[in-house]
Amino acid sequence: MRYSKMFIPTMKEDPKEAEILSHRLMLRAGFIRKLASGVYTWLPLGLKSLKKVENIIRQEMNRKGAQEIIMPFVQPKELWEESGRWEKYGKELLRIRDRNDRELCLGPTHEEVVTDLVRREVKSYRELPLILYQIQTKFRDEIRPRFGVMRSREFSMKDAYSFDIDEAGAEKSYMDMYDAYMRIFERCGFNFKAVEADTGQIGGSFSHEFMVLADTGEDTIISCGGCGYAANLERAEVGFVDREVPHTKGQLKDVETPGQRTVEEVSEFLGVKPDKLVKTIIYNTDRGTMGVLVKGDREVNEVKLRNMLNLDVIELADEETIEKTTGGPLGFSGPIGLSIPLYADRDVLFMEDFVVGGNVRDVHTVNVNNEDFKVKGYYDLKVAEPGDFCARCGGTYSSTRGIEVGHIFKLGLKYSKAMNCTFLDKGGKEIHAVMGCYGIGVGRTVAAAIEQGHDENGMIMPFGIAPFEICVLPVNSSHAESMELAEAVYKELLYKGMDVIIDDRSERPGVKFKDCDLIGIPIRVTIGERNLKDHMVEIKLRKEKDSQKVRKEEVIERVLNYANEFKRR
RNA sequence: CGGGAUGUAGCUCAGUAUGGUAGAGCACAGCGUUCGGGACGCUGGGGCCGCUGGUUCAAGUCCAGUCAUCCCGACCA
Repeated sequence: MRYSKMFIPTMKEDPKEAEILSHRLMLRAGFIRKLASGVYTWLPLGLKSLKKVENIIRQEMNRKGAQEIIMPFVQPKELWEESGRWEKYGKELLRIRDRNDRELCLGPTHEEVVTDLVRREVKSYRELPLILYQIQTKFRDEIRPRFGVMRSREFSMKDAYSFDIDEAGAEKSYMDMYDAYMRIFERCGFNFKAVEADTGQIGGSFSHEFMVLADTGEDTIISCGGCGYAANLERAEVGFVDREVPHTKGQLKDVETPGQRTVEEVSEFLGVKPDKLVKTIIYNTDRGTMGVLVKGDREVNEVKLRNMLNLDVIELADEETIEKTTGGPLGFSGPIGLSIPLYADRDVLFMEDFVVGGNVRDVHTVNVNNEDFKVKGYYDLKVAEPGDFCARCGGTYSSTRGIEVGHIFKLGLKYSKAMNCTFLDKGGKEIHAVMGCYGIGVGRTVAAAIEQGHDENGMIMPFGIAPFEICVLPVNSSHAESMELAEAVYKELLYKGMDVIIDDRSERPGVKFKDCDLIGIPIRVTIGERNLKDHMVEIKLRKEKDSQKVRKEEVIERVLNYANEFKRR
């Protein structure tokens, strides 16, 4: 490709709208342009990267026997009613009407459509297992789109769906996809981690998220240095050390705490550390009002609570409910004498002489012990933090930030039952297919690569997904000898199958260098008058600071060597 | 949906307190000088001052409404 012919609108200044680095750089380097909030055009350069990611995905999916299809972007309401998600999905699902007033939606995901397809076409166990995938545009009407293509409303996603005859088959499919994902993200050049994740509203029994490690990531990953266990923050189990349960020491006593509602206020007022307090959090759920006890300096993990009690709805109780159930106002709730079910985090079991709310305005109770109230049980109910004990090996947790680029779920029978997707087994019995679903955000993957690879001059794209692999850069395009050699090198590299661009513009050198760095092309071949006098040209790797001179006869070989080295990794 | 902010040239922004002919830098076009890390000079093109209504002799500026965008929060395959 010739730079002079390609549509690459780069920008010198940072666009105001862009908050994080990848977004800024993608705008500046002419990868994307915004059309509306959360809706982007991919320009030639960005599209090249996007396609490279897509192709890596295709190759690895195909390698596992998955087959590519394309399903409709517009989907009828009826299917979504069958699965029950027309009601449940909420405002993220963009609903539209056609001219006949039929209700439709823009597909945010394709479980319904693919399940419908398979139930129509697959009749026998002989046709399974089956994994179908597509790379296609999705629309989710996000509450708050941000970070460019990292969290947009319209976005490209690879989604795959597996259908198996039984649990064992489904697990095999899941593991196949897991392997494929590992290979995909390795080939993208990522520093990433597969972490255990909550299955969320999509349900199902287990799930992994593939997280690209980056400080700007929206997700928190908890991981154990000891055994390698890693999980999404909302999922991470917290271990504990079994200690002797202490016995009552101090004298239970109410104290005046006028106006002191928060943990900080109370602990300061009474002169005790927050970890000597126990918070009583009141929740409204689909199974009634309940209370959760947690140490003062920790937070309740609502996902754990929901999973443990198998709840659908959990929300913090309003003040009215709190006063009705505890007798006291918000900020003064405590477990003593409450009639609602109470669940406590395990931390509480090992505490003694702690402080709780008095269930009366401006009163807290001190020297409280576990004998003073009744709970349904002690469970792991808090949000994990660095420094906590690992639930698997007792090691110590640390936390990092990550960008979720892939997510795999074992769905089980959720959709096949709801939509009656069945086939006949060996014995002629009708049974439901066991399903899995597997997503990768393609655009987000490109953004994540930039988030992970950049410096003050611009992107440092991994070789496998950079828009070009090599840039041939003649310093002075009006110098005939330079141009001649540049053209020759360019054509030879093309012939060798490399993805190469020649910067044939009559721009000043500085402009060319800056653009080349901004775009993040991994290998640059600089051809200038000065070095040419000594029959030398320059090779510079984007990720390295210094360039090296090589004899012009050797340049092709040297470049190909670098390319091979990049590919091998 | 709650809180905060911003809409003026393609981009970054000034001008708005005190109403009086629309500005700068970058980008763009022409000419000249430059030419190994985003050059310089001269000339030029480019504006529904987000939109609608109001106040006024006069509105980018004041008032009301509305739309859009961004940030924080709640939410999230």
